[in-house]
Amino acid sequence: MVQITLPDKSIKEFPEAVDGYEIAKSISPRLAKDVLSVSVNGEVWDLTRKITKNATVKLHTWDDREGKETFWHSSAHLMAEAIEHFFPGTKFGIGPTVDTGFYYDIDLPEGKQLSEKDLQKIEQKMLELARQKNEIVRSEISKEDALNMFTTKNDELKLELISELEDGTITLYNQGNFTDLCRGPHLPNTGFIKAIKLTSIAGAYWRGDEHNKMLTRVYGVTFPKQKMLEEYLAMLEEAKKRDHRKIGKEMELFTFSEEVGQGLPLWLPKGTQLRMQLEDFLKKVQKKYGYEQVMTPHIGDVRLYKTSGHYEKYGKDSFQTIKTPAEGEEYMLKPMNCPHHCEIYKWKPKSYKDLPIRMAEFGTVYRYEMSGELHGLTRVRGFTQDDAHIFCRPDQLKDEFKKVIDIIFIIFKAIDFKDYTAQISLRDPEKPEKYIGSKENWDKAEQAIIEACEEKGLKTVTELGEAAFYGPKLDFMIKDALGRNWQLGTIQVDYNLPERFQLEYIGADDNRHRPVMIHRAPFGSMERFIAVLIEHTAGKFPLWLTPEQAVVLPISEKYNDYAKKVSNFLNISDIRTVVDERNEKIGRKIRDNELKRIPYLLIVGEKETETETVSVRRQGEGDKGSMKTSEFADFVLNEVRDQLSGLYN
RNA sequence: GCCGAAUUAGCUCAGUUGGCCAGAGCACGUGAUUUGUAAUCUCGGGGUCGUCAGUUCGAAUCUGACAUUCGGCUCCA
Repeated sequence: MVQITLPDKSIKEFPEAVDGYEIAKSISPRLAKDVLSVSVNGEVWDLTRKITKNATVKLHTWDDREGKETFWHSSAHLMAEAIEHFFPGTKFGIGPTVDTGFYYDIDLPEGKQLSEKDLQKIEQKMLELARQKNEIVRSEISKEDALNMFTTKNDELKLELISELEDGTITLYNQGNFTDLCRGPHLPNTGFIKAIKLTSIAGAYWRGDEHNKMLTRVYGVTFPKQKMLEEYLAMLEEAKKRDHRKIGKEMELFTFSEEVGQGLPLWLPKGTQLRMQLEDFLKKVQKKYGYEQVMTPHIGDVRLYKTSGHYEKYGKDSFQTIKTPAEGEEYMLKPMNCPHHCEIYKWKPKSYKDLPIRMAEFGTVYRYEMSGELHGLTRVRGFTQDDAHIFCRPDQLKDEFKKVIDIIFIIFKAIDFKDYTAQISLRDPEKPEKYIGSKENWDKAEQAIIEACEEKGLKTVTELGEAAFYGPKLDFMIKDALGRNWQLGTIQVDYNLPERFQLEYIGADDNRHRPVMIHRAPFGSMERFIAVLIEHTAGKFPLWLTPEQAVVLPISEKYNDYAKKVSNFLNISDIRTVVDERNEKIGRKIRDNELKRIPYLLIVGEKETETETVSVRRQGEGDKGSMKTSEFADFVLNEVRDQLSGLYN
């Protein structure tokens, strides 16, 4: 008799050992069809592995992570089998799953190379093997047998893996003519895999270590239904269309120049307009929350970074110091703004009554990123943080933290980011030596963050061991229109820098005390944020942000004067407007300006000139009829005010 | 930085096994037209084919080095 406890706490009894599939079948035929793997007392098992003792069981389908992982793991094996078919003698490293799909690191036989063209061939073979519905069979073998087996295959990669395993825990999986060392679990047979796409080939070091051999990594993704693959490919296509590098070029927002250097973005006028709009907005919000703007230079004496500790930790891997010619003083391009801000804090003695001090700066910083790492605006060597440092008393920490969360919400609302998650990063309790500062301070800081999040009603996930060495933090991840996650804003508590810079304030008790610092950047960096904004909106920015809000389109050159009059009036009313004076037909002007993603197109001809009106077209919505120019201005200003309501109440 | 791929006009891309002055569309300039809700017509200018070497009678095309970009690896205060 075996008792199986299901997630809803109900208990099913079976007369003898039972496997996951049989349990699913006993619940519903539908589930039996969909089930992919099963967790037995928290460990994921093959569906066909017999459960001999009482256990708590959860069945996994495509809809949960474990189900997908099982599916993709078996897909990796299927790919390996197909590759071995075309390239006998290939050595196989590891073949794990990733967020979307899987990869396998392989070492092809001497002189062989895999190209993109081979992928289709391999996909075909995989489909052929999948259709054979080959059973995937698990077997346990001794370490010695495993070593012998892979010695025969001459696969030193697997031998290295086996040598690190404990005897008695080694399992093999076999399907068709292919056997692989694997912990599992796997699908019952290859027939579950219906749709296959091998996505790319890349080089990867064996076990991620650059001293090791470079292997060939083949990425792929598979699905239980052809339709799912089609949807996935359509999503990739859409992502390509929304790529911020492409849209940035089309909309003339930013560019790069080899002469200036890689990873150093140049902001074009329209991109600058967009960025200033964001900066002005945040400055207003910050002003409301009691921040003060400061400005600091782009370089700082190397001693500053020795004091902060950054030189010791990152000096070797950053841009090297700049020396003055006559005196030989050493300066660093600033990799962050906080040391400068600490010096501003110190310029005058502080009383407990002065705190909190909230010091904000759009500070441009320079970090050396390896050339292969650079990517559009999301990974650059020079970027501007919407940085601020809050110096406060320990008893003010929680309140200050909550206020920062408020600011981040105001921004998310203005930008229309609805889907976010917040991650609280705490210490790894096992490794106290990794962190600086007293246990009491850490306890208090972590508590403050957790409580602040609770009181603000944030949905959070908590990760142990993800804290910075100097303090715990809260990071905001947003999900964009295509469901991709991006890390944006961050709030970090810091006990380290106040210590290193010996920051103090005089307390009510007339003694010296140490303030706590909060680092925070709601956008993260302007560059990265704008990249995400572009991909989220596909370049159709909220009205308040977009560089050009309206374009006036005269029907013919005869009405250019009236068009300019309209445009001047709107510009004076704070609506960014230009005139399309080209000698083109109206259909052409509409088309071109729609494609430029201009929110409002204002058509003016004889009728409008006579009645002081404009004929309004909203981007993507077509003709909206005509109205007085002044009415249109009010209408637009209201729309902007609605979008920014968070700022005004 | 490492592995792989790419680089042709401002942009998007053609360019067959090395062989006449290297092509197209868009953009730009010009002339005509004076237009009513997603592409009017005419003519024209523009490229040392990423850079530098090499092979060859001859190189956008073959080889090498370098630069940049892309996809990964690694790293990320």
